[in-house]
Amino acid sequence: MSAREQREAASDAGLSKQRVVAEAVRLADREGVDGLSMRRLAGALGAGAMSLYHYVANKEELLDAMVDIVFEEIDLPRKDADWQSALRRRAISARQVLARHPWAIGLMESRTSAGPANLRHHEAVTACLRKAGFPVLMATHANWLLDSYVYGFALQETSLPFGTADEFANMAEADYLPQLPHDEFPYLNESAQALLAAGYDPAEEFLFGLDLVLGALEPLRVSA
Amino acid sequence: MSAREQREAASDAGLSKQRVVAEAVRLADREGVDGLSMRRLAGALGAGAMSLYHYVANKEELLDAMVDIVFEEIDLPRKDADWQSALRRRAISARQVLARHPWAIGLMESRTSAGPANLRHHEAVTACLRKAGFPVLMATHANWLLDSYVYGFALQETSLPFGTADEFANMAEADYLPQLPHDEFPYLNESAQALLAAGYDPAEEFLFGLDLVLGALEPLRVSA
DNA sequence: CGCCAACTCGTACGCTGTACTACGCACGTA
DNA sequence: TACGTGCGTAGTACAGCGTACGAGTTGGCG
Repeated sequence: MSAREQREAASDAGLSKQRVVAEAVRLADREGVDGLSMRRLAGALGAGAMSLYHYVANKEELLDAMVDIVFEEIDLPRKDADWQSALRRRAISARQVLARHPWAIGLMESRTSAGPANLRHHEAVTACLRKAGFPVLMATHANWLLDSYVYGFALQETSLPFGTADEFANMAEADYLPQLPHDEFPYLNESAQALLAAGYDPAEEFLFGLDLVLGALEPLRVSA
Repeated sequence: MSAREQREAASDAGLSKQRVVAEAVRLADREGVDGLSMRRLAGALGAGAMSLYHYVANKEELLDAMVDIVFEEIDLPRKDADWQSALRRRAISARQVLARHPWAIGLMESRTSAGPANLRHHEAVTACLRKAGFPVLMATHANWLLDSYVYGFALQETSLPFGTADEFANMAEADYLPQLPHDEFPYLNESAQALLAAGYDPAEEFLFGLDLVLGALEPLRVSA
């Protein structure tokens, strides 16, 4: 079999860093980040394990590239909207994307260098804040605050054993509540009951904090 | 060598789940979570690798226990203070602890069940909020918001390549600024310059968002 | 034609988590 | 005192990991 034929057989056309990273993301979505090994990834691409190393220097670089691809999926803030709508939209998009790729949030911890997509986002958000009238240092504060909230929320969300209100209802009654003795955890019981009655939706929960934060930032603008 | 003598030689006295997990935390702090293997941990304890499996069912359980030990280090909210001071104090403590054990934040992502220390914290914080006059569902919202901010901030902090203002100054001039072309990232350049001039301290940065969030929650209490 | 750069991959090494097994000591009982 | 019994310990083994090394094949260029 010729190298060209092998390349053709590689699932589609030929390998490339893009294809390698994209398939790695798909694999991590499907099997979790622990299920992502160079051999399995190569298998999914119809290639030998060592072939991957012509497109990524090592697994670390692969993980970096995966994280950056995820950042590319997040909507940039729109330039025509007012700052609150623009950043609100972006934050919602970020939460959705991070919920789609739960492994990404855990991967960020170990990576120290921001990828290009990450930089572009920071630039765009900072621009949005500055144009809205936030002083330089205040814009930095706002950036930290907003990103902290988004990432932290996504982190908590991935460590929930359920994703929707219905799943929560089933799980709460079956597993969660019984392991919380009323006398030791009265308040947790109270809120679990209340959540059960009210229905629980992560997306709504996210909006509460997001809007509260955006509203609290509003008066810190300097122009108008 | 007798089993008892072996136990004595195991660094100190005898193995126990506590000692195993504590040493694992120390090892992870020193070498990072990737440097933590059952063999290395056993070596640090003066034991054979397989001996550890009498105290933890598998590595997953070890990691769970490590995360919970970290939560134990975080100060519980004081019951005698007003709600803002109590939760402010707790949040500050949490950030410090998570900065001390950077691997913990990345570990939380994959763990679905909250450990006992985690539950105790949730209970105490919820109690604090309810006693301060937040309605049940509002207390849940506040809980999510505060935890999201703390975890998200810690997550961002661990992925910074520096820890103090001085390190930031050195690093910014040497590595960060040169790779940000002025024409592509004008706003990032602006804020990097401003941060450089103003000095940068993660602890202060954390307080800004924390106080903003606490202040925004204040009017949502129902009694007074 | 010869040559080279790009690309692919088989093999091998040292590491990982852990299943299985066997061994030795302390202890309750006779 | 003698003897099971059971618990704590660890040696060995296995499948799988990331990846260094080097050999193989190819298409394109002088």
